[in-house]
Amino acid sequence: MRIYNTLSQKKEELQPIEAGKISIYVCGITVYDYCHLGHARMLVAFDVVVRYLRARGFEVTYVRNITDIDDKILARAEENGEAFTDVTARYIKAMHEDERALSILPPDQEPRATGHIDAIVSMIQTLIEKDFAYRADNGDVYFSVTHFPDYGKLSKKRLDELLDGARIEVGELKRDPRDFVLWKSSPDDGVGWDSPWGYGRPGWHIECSAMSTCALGDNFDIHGGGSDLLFPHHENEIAQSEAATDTRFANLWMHNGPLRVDNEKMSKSLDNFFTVREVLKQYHPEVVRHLLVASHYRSPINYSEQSLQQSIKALERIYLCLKNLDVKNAKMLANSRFEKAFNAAMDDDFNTPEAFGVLFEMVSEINRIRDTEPDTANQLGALLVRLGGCLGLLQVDPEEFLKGQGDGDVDAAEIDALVAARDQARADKDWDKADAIRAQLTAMNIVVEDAAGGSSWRLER
RNA sequence: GGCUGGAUGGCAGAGUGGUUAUGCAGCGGACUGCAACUCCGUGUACGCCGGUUCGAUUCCGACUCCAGCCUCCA
Repeated sequence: MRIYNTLSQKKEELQPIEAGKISIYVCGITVYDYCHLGHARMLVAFDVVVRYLRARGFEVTYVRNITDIDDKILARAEENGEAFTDVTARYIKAMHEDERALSILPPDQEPRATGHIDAIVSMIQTLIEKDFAYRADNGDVYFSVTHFPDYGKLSKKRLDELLDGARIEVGELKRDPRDFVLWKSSPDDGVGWDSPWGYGRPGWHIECSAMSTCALGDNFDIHGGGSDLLFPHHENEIAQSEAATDTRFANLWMHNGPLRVDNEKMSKSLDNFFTVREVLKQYHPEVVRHLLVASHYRSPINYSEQSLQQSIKALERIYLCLKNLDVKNAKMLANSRFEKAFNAAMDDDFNTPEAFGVLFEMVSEINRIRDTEPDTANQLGALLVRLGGCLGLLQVDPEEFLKGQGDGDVDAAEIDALVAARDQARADKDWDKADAIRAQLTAMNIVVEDAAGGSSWRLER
């Protein structure tokens, strides 16, 4: 297994701290709105990492946090005139719904910032004691960036260069403009917790340092997140954790690429985002997943109707192949060259596009031999479904995929009746009638396919 | 401006110092009452300019353009 490590900027052989076990911490979502496709991209990217590592026999502990205290959450609560905990509860529930819809496996642990205030306070305390942090006059606590010599090692930034762009705060609470906040003082009537430095709430970066350490210890295998978190968030996490523990933090840093719209990053701040639930109203979840997995996890993906259409076509090809197989009763193939090729692709930094290439080669092979070697075809089909499962795909019944989601947008009984009527007309060699019925079905977005054993139909998406 | 990554056929998207994925679309053929599905055949693409090399899309250097981060952001 080779994984590209952002820290060293090269692919590295995965060497678990504990043999056969992998611990992963991924920065999750700040819950103040519905998840958009950019969030889905991150969730799916690491879902694939976890699924594949498990498929390869690793015992994975997957931790993904929830940031449930933050300025934006408080602003949203203020806006709505509700408690911030109501805001977070609502969007956490929505996030879980979106995850289930996209077949994103739940993490083993899902720590929340508000549940780790003690750990956060104690880590800040340690940092102050070790002279990596200081309390400002108003009760804020800041991290002294210049006291941590390795600062910038992840994002390849140099402290003197950071100074150029750094803004000087008007109040001048920081000793150095590059310092970042660990603890923010809050007004007495605001949201906050008591601390040695006064009433307040944690800064964003320290939350992840504290939560990851609580869940996985000072040193763990993989830390992941979106590439937009590389600086300052992950850089600051390293500074805090390594300063506090004197131990190497994460061994490997993985960053997924952005999702773009019209060549710009999809984000809340640019207001160009599509929510997961919005997109799932129009597209089957596996179509959305395919779009997200068909490109390498580090590359940007451009979102468009056209790319979704291409994902539909790709999945249709596989499901049309699977439809004609008896996969359930097939014996699982061992040592297939396809499985080896699939694993080789995935072993190389989770090269999902190349892995897909293998899946499609299997489809071609199955279609070629189905009539002459049905047993082998069925076995390959079973393998195809199993390998697809590593990507979280090919897990629905082919009929279900091809005929729609069964959410009432097509009346299956009515279509079955029309198809049967057409079959009768064909048996009577009444081609005009048969074609008229097909035209009627086409108008309903239905494609009919004649086969030896009778006609079948599918939804034209 | 600094840092990081990228530029591949009509589109999407891997990869490789010489054998040049994969999906969609296209073209020719088979199958079909006609289609659809499927199969067979078919397209020699790698931003620009130099260099290294017997040979570079792949390695090195310059250039142009694009994106991300440098401020909250998956």
